[in-house]
Amino acid sequence: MADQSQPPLTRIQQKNRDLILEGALSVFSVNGFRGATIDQIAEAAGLSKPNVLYYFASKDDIHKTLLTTLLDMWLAPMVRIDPDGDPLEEVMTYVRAKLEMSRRYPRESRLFAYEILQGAPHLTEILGGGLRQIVDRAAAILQGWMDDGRLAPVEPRHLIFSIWALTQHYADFEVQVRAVLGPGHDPFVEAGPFLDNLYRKILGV
Amino acid sequence: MADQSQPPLTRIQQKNRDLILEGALSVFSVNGFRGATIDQIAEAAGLSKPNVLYYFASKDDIHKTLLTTLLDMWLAPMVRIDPDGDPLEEVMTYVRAKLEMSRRYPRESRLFAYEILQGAPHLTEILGGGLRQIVDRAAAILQGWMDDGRLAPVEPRHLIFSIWALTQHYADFEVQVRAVLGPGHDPFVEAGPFLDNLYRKILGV
DNA sequence: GTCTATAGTCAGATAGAC
DNA sequence: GTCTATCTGACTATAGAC
Repeated sequence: MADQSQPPLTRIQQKNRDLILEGALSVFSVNGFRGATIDQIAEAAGLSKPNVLYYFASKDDIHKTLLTTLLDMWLAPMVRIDPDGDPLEEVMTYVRAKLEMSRRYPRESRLFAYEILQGAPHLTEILGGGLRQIVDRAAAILQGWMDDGRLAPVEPRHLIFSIWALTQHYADFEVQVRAVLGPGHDPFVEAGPFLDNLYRKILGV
Repeated sequence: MADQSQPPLTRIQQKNRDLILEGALSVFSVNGFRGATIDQIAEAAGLSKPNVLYYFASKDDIHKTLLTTLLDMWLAPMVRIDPDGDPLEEVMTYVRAKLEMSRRYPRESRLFAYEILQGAPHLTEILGGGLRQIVDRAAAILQGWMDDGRLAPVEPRHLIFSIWALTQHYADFEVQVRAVLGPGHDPFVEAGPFLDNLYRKILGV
């Protein structure tokens, strides 16, 4: 998963790669992989098209690099669930972290949504491998808490799906949410207490 | 919203249009609008590419027709919420209907997901118009029940978002759900009692 | 390392025979 | 109504000058 002993990058190389990935994130997250063009990415990065392809072998290469780079950050909050912490507080902390990520990083959320919708062509091995292990660990912790009577019993994996679905919905379906709520509403601010109440009621003993 | 007094279609016209829309649904729901090609649609429909374009003016036309045709069906369960019914049962019926739609019509779910992700270029007026009215009506009914103490008080629109998010997640992110659960699980079967329990706990008085 | 120019490919849409 | 053939534009990727 880590660097395969790449030659070290010069400062300018690092900076341009970062510019390209940043621009590509904006473009891919709006139109998806097929909807994005290298021209748009180059424009967003402030570089010429051939120069983009000097740093990355292909459009596919950019996309794959983005996905794998961002996956760790995306899963970090779940890894931080502490088996020795207070059960309800650990879950609430995870929910809040996930909602905050949807608020701050909607582009990343949409990037992953596009990838999963398409059948996760670039992430298949990770879905059944690393991701599954991380979820298994979290599910085991939750199950232990439920067995000890410290959380109300629910299917732990579906509980996790519910957290993903409810928090990412505000990023992925933001247009719809805003259209329904109308002006003068901040979906993310309103979602905070709503989700807080929801998970306290489901998991409280 | 209804037919604009089109000339009547012959039986063969109707059949071919249906074939095209059925094939296009399969293609668009996998790859999104930009990822789909007319060739793929023609192949799925069992027709030649020019013949597809004989029945529809453009790829965009097919897509727009699909979306508007399916929107009514998609929103039907919410329209059926009955203000004179039993509050909790009305909500549970809606949740079950929505989950059943995700199970039976995952392609439709993904088609809408792609459209919203892209910023709903074909649905903007509907999102702020018809959809909003339907949601407003449902939210008013829910709010009334909460005011009468027949449902636990929660923000009604976010309650509706939660139902959309939780049920559609099983269709839109099906690959991920299956990868995490592993073989031998039926996500939709397991989701039924999970969501049942969840909404009873949130809304029970 | 970065650019201009362009090769090669693919997809949307049309023309015209049958 | 349906087909083959084709036009046109857009896009990825490369070649080669600087």
